[in-house]
Amino acid sequence: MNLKQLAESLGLSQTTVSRALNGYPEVSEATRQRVEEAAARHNYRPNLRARGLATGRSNMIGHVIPISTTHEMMNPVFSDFIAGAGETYSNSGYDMTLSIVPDDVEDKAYRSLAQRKSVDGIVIHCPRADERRIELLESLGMPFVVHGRASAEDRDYSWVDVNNRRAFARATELLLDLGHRRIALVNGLEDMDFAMRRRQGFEKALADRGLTANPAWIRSDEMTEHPGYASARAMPAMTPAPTAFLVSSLISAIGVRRAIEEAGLKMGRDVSVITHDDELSYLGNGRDVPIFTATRSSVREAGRIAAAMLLDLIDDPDRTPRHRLLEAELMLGSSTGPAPDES
Amino acid sequence: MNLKQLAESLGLSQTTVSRALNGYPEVSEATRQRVEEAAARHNYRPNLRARGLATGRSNMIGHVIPISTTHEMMNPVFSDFIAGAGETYSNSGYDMTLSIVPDDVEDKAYRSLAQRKSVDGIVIHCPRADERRIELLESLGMPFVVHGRASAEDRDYSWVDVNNRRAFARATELLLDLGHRRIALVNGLEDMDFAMRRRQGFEKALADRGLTANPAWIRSDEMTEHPGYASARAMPAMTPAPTAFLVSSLISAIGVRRAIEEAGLKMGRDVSVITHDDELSYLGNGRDVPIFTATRSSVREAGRIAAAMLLDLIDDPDRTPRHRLLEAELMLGSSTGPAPDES
DNA sequence: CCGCATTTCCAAAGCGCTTTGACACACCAA
DNA sequence: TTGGTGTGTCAAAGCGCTTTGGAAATGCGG
Repeated sequence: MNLKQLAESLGLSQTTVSRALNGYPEVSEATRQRVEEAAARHNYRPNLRARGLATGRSNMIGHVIPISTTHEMMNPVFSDFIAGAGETYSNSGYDMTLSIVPDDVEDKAYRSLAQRKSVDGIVIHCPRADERRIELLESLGMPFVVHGRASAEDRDYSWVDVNNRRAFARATELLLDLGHRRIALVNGLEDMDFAMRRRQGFEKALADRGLTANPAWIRSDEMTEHPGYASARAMPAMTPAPTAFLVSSLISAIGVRRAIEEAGLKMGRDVSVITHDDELSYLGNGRDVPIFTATRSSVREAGRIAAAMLLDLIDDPDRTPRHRLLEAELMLGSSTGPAPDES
Repeated sequence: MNLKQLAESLGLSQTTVSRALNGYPEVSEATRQRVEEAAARHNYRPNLRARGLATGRSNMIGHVIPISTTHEMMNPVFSDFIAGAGETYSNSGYDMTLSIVPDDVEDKAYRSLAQRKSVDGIVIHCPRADERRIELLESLGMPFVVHGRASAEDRDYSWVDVNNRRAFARATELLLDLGHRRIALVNGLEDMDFAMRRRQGFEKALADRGLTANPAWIRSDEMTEHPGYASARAMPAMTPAPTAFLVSSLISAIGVRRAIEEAGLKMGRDVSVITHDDELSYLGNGRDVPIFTATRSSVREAGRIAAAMLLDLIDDPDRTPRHRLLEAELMLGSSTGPAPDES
């Protein structure tokens, strides 16, 4: 059943039916009722492509998920982010299209999305320290929001981000307050902007107490279980060995814990661990008492916020950039304790 | 730049340009060259909506991800599945649209996808034991592939699935061969079809040796860390206590391991664990030697296969259903060993 | 009953593409 | 010359919707 048939069956013109359904005022309440009732009865739904062609808008938002060509890694954070974003979209009548692309041909994906007019806006995931996509989308005139920030970018753009620097600084301070002086950082890959910021927060907090980070205790790798394990396993053997670990993701932290336990040590007593926790829905950090002391920030909520921001931006003819900095909570769990005696 | 302008700039008709670009034979090689060169120069890309309207096809595949209304759980498997599927789509010029919907209004999402003609095909995720979506899509005339199977469904439909029954039967047999007689099952929610099948495999293997499962040792819950932990923590206290665990996901298994270690036991020596491993890209099961002995099957590969199957189905006017049963490998890791002496 | 504003509806023109049916032209056999 | 066969191109008709620019119908004060 299409609009034409529906109109005919009602003895009305397509115009009137279209207006009735879209809530325009030029149609009497009586006919609107009649039309709506008939539409429901015939289960009529407008063809989205036709509407899109006529209006010039697609009611679609594009998400481009880069897949690392070297590691074929799918960002685990992403599924919760889009769960949040998807929620917002469907509440506003938008749909989401996903492009999974190897990160060496990402540009093409954005270009194509913009030039074929398939989406009204785009969310940029995982900005890197040297980010080129912002400039690209700007030049294509496509509204966009970045999940995260790009330090190397000078122009103003819309973003939603966690205060990674502050979060990691606070976590570091907590460890220092507990007496730890030898703190290891198990970071994500530092070409990612957020990883850079986390390291900066870490180093800043140390510097504020007149300490400097020991390069041997800093690792930067994919944020998965194994690298976490491998980083932590290497360190107890060092002299001096770190007494605490600051870890970039819950998944890595699980690897760190495995290494600690394999070494016959007890987490929270012999070695302290603080991790960042994105509150992924499938990977809770314990139930009542957190397993890991953690800097916590819901990535799903970030998805909701980013989506709302983007829709806002699309409606705004001026496209004034918006920003939203989320603060991570510092949750005390059972993975931290006072630094062991040196004696 | 649209087709009309491109045609004008070349002094050709839209017809000819369109044909040249779409590889129709009715256009001379000379003009084709000329057109292609001009298209590249002007960076022309056809408007997808217009093309879709004209052809009646969208070149889009829909994925509907149900979110449990009670748990707000995002299926962790899903991100790797669509990474695989997305790969296949982009190789074939298709795009993917994602609908994240609460599972109590899923129907509406499918209806809307079909009636608004926004997609050419749909992938059904997480079939439940009592699955109604298959009938729905069939009635809507929408090509679809199911990732998994629905036991309660009589009609023939296309699916890609892992042989869950066989996988769990084999895992159970391995434990039996190692001398274990008291085996616990930490299963997913059993309204999911795959969880039911896993349990059946488990019970069948026991029955084949004249054993029956102890209901107290069977748990069925969300496949996340905490339920795994909680299930395993309760059991060592039982008399008799299970000596081995069969676990439905790597994430749950991590919880199981935590409980085992907290109890001061050693996995692989005091307690054996076998888990299913979907080979999620962000959660490897160790590197050289697997941490957990596991039934392994790549969900990403399943995504690739399902996508290819669906595209095939869309092209096939008869729509003869296809099936693909993947066998899981049984990988020996360090989480299994002979049953401890009873003496 | 007229004139004018308001309400209610409609015909038709697009949106940017594909595809049908026809036409012009060249070439060759009869 | 005629007719037949390809070959290369085009004009125009859609696809299903929105939206513009009226036009008809209605209401109302004078």
